[in-house]
Amino acid sequence: MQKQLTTVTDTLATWMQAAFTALYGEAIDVSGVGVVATGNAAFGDYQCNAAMGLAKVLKVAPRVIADRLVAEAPPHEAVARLEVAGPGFINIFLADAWLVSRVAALRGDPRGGVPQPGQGRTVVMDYSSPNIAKPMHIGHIRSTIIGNALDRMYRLLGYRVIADNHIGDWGTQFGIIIMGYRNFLDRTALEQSPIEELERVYVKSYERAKADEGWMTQCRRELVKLQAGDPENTALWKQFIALSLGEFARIYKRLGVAFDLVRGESFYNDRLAAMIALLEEKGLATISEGALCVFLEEDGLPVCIVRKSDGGYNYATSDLATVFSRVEEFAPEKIVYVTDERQQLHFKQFFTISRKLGVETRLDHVWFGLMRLPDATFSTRQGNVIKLEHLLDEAERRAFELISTSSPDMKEACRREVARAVGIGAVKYADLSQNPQTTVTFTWDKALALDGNSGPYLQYAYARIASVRDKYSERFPDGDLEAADLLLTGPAERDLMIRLLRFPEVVMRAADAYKPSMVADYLYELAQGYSSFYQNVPFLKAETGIRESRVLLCGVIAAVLRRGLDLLGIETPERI
RNA sequence: GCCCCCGUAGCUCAGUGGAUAGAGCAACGGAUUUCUAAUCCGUGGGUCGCAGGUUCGAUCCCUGCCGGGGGCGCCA
Repeated sequence: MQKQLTTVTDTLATWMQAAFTALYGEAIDVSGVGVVATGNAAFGDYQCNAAMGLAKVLKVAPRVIADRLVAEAPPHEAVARLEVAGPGFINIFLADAWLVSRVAALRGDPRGGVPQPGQGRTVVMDYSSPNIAKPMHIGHIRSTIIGNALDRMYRLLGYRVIADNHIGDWGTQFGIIIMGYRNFLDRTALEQSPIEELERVYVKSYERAKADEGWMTQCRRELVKLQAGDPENTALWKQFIALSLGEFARIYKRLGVAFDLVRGESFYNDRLAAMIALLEEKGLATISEGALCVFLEEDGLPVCIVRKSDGGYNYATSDLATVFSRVEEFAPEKIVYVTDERQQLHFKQFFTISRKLGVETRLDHVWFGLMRLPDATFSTRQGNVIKLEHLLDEAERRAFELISTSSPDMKEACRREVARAVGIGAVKYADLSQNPQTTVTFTWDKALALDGNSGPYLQYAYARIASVRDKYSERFPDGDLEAADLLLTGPAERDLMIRLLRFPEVVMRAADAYKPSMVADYLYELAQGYSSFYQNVPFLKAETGIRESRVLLCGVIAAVLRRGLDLLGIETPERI
């Protein structure tokens, strides 16, 4: 069992390391010896490039090292043969029988062979984190979708994940909103679309505050009252939160996103004073221009304000308090924050201060590029926001249109359900298939692509596999897949088997690099391999034995596709 | 001024130390009496921003420059 939970690269790398050690002993450091998948089948399935690197240490030509290794390496059940090519590449050709046995072991494994190195380890993931009284627009989707994919990946790897939605429920904007609410509110609009109305009164109040000093002063006064626990303002604030959370919940449900914790920044309010005391006690904080500051020059960072000259606390203070709270409560191995690129400096500062305060927990900032529109920077002020719900509606509408033309016989309720999964899948995949760190230029056609390298392409591939399975039982009711053997009868199958065995290491590497796009890439290649296989190789019309084998292989591919798409939060309808 | 990202095919993007740099879209040509054509097969398309450097080997690492985006004391 344990053997099946080792990745192919681990298996081969361990073997190569042993072979190098047997030849050269202590003269070399073998820890860097690894193998990678080849880019070209002519060069084998995996390759080891260590001979070139060792040539310098050993003062021997790389070709000679490689030749010697190939001649003297002990046999391994996974390896059919080795070849030396070019300057000293060692090309590894996997043994068919071993491949087949490894893939056969995946039959019925809903985990796709992924091991659980995270057992007994805890990770806190802080993502999505929208602000109260503001609608979620397409700019919010990245943190939510990327964070949720990472969340799912770590869970599959066996980690205990605490997904925490760190809501922006505390800050200077509340004074402005309270004034807007008291003066400009339209009750009917609030009932129909609460967040839109709250945003409207916020914008109106904000504009007034910019032009009217007296108004601004009143806003600040309302904020101070709220912070002092004034019952009226507190009741309003609680109402804003309830309304916002209700709306967020609707969107999270559509997106299939669930949190373990939904704690606003306000949850940590009673720890802020203690945070400041600790900073002062450690001699890290100094007063400058009335504000309490932490100077980080020796760390090459600009100053960080932890308490404003008016006595209010900043984001950094709140985040510090949050770290202490999380460490106490969950004792995580690491805390991961998923936010946009603009917050890089903030996280560098607050991570540095955390370390100075003795926090040993690993803190990682996963940042992603901003979402922008083709013609303009994304901006609430310019009013060119696209509401997240609008995007999801449009995605489902387009998917429904497509399904209705391609599958007119399907019942409408079915088409709606499939359109929902496909539309949301398209939106998620469009984001997740891209390197998180690149700036996204939003276009409807790209975000909602239903063909080519898209979520629906993968879902379509899955649905066709499901169909093969059903057609098989229909046409061959006496067939016994359970008892059938998996065979390797052609290059397309071999290619698919090798790809299938790569899934566990792709998941591990993607989780480690915080890049769901690596999983997306992998799944797309797997689906492409399958689509080509499907189109060019007969399954149900193949002779008995081969037929069962191919249907079995389809089953394994389906399981990995399903598992992988689930990691991206994308559903897999059985019919499309 | 300083710091962080990005620059790859007409467009949108993968690839981040290995062999001949890949997809999708767009263009063009094929495939459906057949397991779902949202598919498949093929063709054309590149000084990997520019210039140096490190290396057996650089799109990938280092330095400089050009172009774009973001950030830099009381927002979060």
